[in-house]
Amino acid sequence: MNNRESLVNFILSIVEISKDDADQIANTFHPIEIEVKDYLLRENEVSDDYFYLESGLMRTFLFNLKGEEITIDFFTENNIVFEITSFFNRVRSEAYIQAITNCKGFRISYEELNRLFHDKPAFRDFGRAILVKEFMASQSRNYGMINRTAKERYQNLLRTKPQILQYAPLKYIASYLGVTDSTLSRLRKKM
Amino acid sequence: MNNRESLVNFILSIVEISKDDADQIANTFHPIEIEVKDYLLRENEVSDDYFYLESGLMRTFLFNLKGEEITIDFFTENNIVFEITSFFNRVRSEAYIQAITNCKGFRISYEELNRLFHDKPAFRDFGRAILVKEFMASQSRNYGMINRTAKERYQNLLRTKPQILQYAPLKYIASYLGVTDSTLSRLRKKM
DNA sequence: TTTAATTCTTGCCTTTTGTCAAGTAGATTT
DNA sequence: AAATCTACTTGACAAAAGGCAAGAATTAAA
Repeated sequence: MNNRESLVNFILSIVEISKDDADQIANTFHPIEIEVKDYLLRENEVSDDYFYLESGLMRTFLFNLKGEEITIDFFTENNIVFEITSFFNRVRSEAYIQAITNCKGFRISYEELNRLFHDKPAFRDFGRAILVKEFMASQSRNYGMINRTAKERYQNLLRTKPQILQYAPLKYIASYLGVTDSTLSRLRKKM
Repeated sequence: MNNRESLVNFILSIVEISKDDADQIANTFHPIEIEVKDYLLRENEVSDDYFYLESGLMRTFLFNLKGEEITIDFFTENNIVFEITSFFNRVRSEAYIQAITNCKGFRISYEELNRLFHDKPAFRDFGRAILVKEFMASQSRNYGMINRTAKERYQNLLRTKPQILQYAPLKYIASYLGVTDSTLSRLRKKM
């Protein structure tokens, strides 16, 4: 069963607000489950999910110019999952969001999120903090792509998201790290 | 002279609000100028500038583990310049923000920004839109690092920010693209 | 259980990029 | 004008990664 308390605790870990406020915010969310390989979002859809992932693993991916599937990001439990561009700008998504394992959590729609922004000042801070948090993650990923070798990037992933290596097939990980399957396979052997 | 009208127009281009609101928001900003090679932010400082760059070029950079200077991002005119982590989380910056040419524009502090958030709902949308915009840029940069060769990344920069290639020395550009000076020099020759 | 499909590994060779070092060309300083 | 920096280029070689194809290994389907 979905457990709303984990969402409350997540909110409290992000912003300093009262338990009461956090409860009210959490109560606006709706429980959902996503089965392995199912999608939270598909290409060309306008995302309408701001999703707290309580448990499970997900990824975003898209197809590059050569038609190859590129994994853009992995999500682990206790994080907000959403496609920022499509969700906030109300435009068609270029990316997919897919469950790597069975997932459960809580979602709200764009409209509900904005209502919450309006009604609960505490949620504004939360929303901003999430944006900032994800932005930082994206920046640090950029930095890693420039300053670390493929091997170091792999080791970093191993350190920060070991669950991913357990459940995601090599090709997801390889494209995420920006190398070919062969290269990743060889890197693994050397370790 | 700094021209506040360009800031007003910038705001109006980001969110759909009244000219009046945009004027009021713009009037909260303070004009500043930064001379070539001067800094808007230095390592270990807590950023307190949310800066609209009216004209000029800037860059952020930091030092990697080997002590090499790595350019993280370039900013061109008519954009908001800020170090998101330090500014929003009130923590010491790891990065520098430096003027590549003489720059002018308008800034507000963290406190002023929050007051504006509180007083002007229209500014909340603006703030969020800027975050989303920068986030998108960061993501698309990530994508480029994975899916494009150094040569393609160079050509992309040439297309999107030609001013940079005019004023930034090769080493800034090379580290931004994630290649060595030699490699970039060779790439240029082949084009 | 056999077949088929997918995932992963590995060899061979090519391309890309890096490292180091030397050298040229400008710009700046003295 | 000479000396000093800094930016940029280039050569020779090394390392990293890619492309392609064949073959295990694993999983799913018939």
